[in-house]
Amino acid sequence: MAYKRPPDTYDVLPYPNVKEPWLHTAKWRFVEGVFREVCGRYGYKEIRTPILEQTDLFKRTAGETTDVVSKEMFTFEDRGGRSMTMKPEGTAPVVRACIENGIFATHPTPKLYYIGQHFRYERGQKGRYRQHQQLGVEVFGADNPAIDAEVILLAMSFYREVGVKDQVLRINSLGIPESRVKYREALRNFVRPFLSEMSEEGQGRFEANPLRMLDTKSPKELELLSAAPRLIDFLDAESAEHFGALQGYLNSAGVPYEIDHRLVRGFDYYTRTTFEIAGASLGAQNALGGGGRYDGLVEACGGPKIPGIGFGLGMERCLISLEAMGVQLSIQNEETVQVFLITLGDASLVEAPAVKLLSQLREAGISADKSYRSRKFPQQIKEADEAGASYTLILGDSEIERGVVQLRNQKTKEQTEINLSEIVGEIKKISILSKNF
RNA sequence: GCGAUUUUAGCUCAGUCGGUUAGAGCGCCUGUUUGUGGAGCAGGAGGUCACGGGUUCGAAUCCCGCAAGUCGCCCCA
Repeated sequence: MAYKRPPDTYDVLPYPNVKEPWLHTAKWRFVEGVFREVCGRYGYKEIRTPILEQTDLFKRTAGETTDVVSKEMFTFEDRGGRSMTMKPEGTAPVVRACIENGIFATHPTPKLYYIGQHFRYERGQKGRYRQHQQLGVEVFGADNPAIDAEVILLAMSFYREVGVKDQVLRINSLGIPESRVKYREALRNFVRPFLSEMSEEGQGRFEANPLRMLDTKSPKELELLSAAPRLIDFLDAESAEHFGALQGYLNSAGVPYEIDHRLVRGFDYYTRTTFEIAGASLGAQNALGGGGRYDGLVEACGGPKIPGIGFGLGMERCLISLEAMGVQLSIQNEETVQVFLITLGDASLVEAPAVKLLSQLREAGISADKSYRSRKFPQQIKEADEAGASYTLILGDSEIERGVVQLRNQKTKEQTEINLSEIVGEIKKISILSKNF
């Protein structure tokens, strides 16, 4: 085998895959379709940004000390000597695009969604790849906690409609930068007496990014941190009110959630609300999606002082989770053909009319196909079934002589003879009348 | 970056204690006397046993190395 795909990437094929059934194009289209539909219903519009950005955009927004920026970016120098990075996350590019296109001047509260490929240079494992399809939304210009609730409700709607049953919503509030400075100091003071008992990783975070110490999975560190001060006790009055209002909205909408005091997310730009949605059956990587508020991000990118909130979810984890739960997706198989043309007899006589008929059907909006392997009748019938055809058209020497074609219902095997000049109209009629055509 | 584990036909996998020419199912191809279900029957193609060394009379099998896949650590989606 000469070439292999890059490490920790995957191919999505239009054919069933025994080992990895989620790598099937039809399933991807289904999930994307649900996401688009839900976003549209919530009033969100699609934005597409380049796959590359200036490296600095991510360094400045996500934070130099974050894992993503410090060790997981696909960064290279282009031919003009500029440092470029394949986007590791979706929010900063959207912010950049909105500022650059003057969106905020004409749209007070843009509500946007995107579907795109994101890249992180990590070692793969279940549900984690170097190239990953992320679906996300961003809202700008609203600090009303009702919009926090809307974004969360949109995410929950999506998961419910796509078929994920057991999603768990966890929320937290990080407050504003000023209150976080106080909290950071309190957390340091709490940890300092037993700093030497923390892992190397934890000790590193003590200096660089104390909040991330909370993110540990080590049972020992969880024990040590169990009595640590909590973020919500340090919130400024407004943030506390904001967080309380959000909870009220979630309650009245009937959305169950839990407050997770150690939910701090991976990027430095988050303020106030953060949330994560987790699912079962994903192995170690059980976060289906997450997001939060980023009130200072637009300004930090050189735009106006405008608040924002968003979330992103992973296509791979969504599909793997659905598969693990045994959910049957209502997939429209776009490869299914409506009419299959069977040709018989002398090819020099039959092929030309067949090519013409096939083209006429397709021009008329009927999906149609034929065998290109000059096979015998039974084999062509089989091929028609494999193509999923509801009807076959039979065109042989004797039909050509009489200017007709046989229309055969594949289910009932009923067969009627129809004039070649009328067949396209006839099939068009059937396709309109018949639901399961 | 680290650890565990796997690698034999297009796919899913057997392969015993190291012993003849490397096996199955599915898929693919051909035929089944040539225009109506071929999902039946008969046959066929397809392998550098990931790759490189070593031990041995003899290696898919044992040893060393290396590559890729998978899962996990860290972190995230």
